[in-house]
Amino acid sequence: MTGPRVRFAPSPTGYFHVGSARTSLFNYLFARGHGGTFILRIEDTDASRGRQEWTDGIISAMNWLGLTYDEGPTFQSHNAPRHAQAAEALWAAGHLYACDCTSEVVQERTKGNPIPGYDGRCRDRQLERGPTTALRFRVPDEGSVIVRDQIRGDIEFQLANYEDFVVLRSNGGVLYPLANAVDDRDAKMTHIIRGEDLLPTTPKQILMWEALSSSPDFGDVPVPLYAHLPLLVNEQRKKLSKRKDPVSVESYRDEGYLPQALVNFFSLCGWSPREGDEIQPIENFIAQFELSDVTHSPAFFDMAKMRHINGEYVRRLSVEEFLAAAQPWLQPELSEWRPTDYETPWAPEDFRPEVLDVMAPLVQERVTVLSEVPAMVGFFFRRPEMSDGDFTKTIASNEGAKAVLADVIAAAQSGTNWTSDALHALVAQIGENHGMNLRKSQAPVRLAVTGALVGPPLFESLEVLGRDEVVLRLTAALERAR
RNA sequence: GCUCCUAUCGUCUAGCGGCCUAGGACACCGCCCUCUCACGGCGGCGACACGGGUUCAAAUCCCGUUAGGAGUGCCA
Repeated sequence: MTGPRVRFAPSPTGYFHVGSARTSLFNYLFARGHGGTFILRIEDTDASRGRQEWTDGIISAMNWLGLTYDEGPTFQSHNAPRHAQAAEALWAAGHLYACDCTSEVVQERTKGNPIPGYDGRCRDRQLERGPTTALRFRVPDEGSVIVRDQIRGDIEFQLANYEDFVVLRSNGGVLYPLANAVDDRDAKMTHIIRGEDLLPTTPKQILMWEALSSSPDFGDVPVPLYAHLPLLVNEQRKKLSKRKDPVSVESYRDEGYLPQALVNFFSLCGWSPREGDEIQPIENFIAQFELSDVTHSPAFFDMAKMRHINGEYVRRLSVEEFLAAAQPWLQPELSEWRPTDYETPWAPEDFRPEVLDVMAPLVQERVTVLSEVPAMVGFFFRRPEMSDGDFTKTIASNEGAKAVLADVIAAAQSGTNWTSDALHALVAQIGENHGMNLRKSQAPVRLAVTGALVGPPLFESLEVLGRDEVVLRLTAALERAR
């Protein structure tokens, strides 16, 4: 394979963040559209933070979204010996020096300094390496590093603004800038596509990348091209926050978002197709995706738009696909996964799948996320509870409404045709008899039978629910009104 | 503070010197369709942050200002 090599390198610090999903997706789009290789690498060097379940979560969320990778997952922690070797090579070449300043001490000492960060105290102290010394990278005092960013163009950073950063902890643990550079080099990455928040640390990685090039154990690997994606921000224009914003992909799955819809929406976070509609199959996006078309400015994570796109995808499903997608909310006990903390609003044994034969298409065009399905069909499997407010306003205080109910009950009991068309005509006629148009006359029937003033089409619902049950519910409502 | 990034309708964006009295989408508002709610259709509202240049011509190029944001850990 001679195409580009890219990777998605999340650190397992929690659930799968939508920002990570977007980064992962853009790597995927780029690789798939350019005959490249997409690699998943788990950056778990900070052992105190990583957890197996978080890693599993990332992998299963990527599978769910359909972001398939070609190599991996590899684990950064498994490369510890290689990282140590890199540190040795850098040490041997004089790029590193030992430092016994703890971060607290450095902070205290440099508090009023015009240039923040480490002040280079140990640079020339020739300290021995020991259990209390970290290894710092000797950043040149002059010169600059140019980051070749495929989205923003070349960006020049003056080295004078960079402190001598730590590369190896005093406890021997390797730090991100080194581990990252080593792994990317060894994996021959050609493009690094990641969030804009990493842009300021890029010069450090380039510095190490180049420093390693003179070591025979590492060899001369060309510095990759970069692409720093615009941040995803909330309505306050701040980077999406784990604490304040709903950012987990899993939570959107629980709400009933379709993976294809999410992928489509994420694609639009910082990029838009040159050709055609905003809503297109991912194959079209793969064919069109270019890093140079990625936007420079932060993208608002617009959940209203995300909902719209999901509704669009829901409606484009075939009825069979829709039912399959909605199964976790309809019959969670039969599904391979169920939304977390979800229970059907009806007793599972009361569920009747045949109701959906008629109702599914009618429900499908009325929901935007799948979690709205149960509320829309709940009255088929459970007697409705209507609010006092609705009941009083629509039935109890309305003589015409009560008359309509009584007449519908009478007609039902005298054997009127029980088809949606016949019921439609019946309620219209009864309403007319009492001086009400259908808009008015259907309301009490709807409320009495479904428990709500809005819902799927009424007459189909009556037909499916059946004559006896409808009479029962209408009678109950009428008696409650007396 | 310092470094870097960014700046077109409320939001996401198209625009890469003349096709722009700035196009599309979401949201919002109206009308139509209609048994409710949706869907769908039609229409409306609504933007080039500001100031200098360059040019015959700038939303588009350059500089500055302002405003946002990110980074500034022995986190990633």
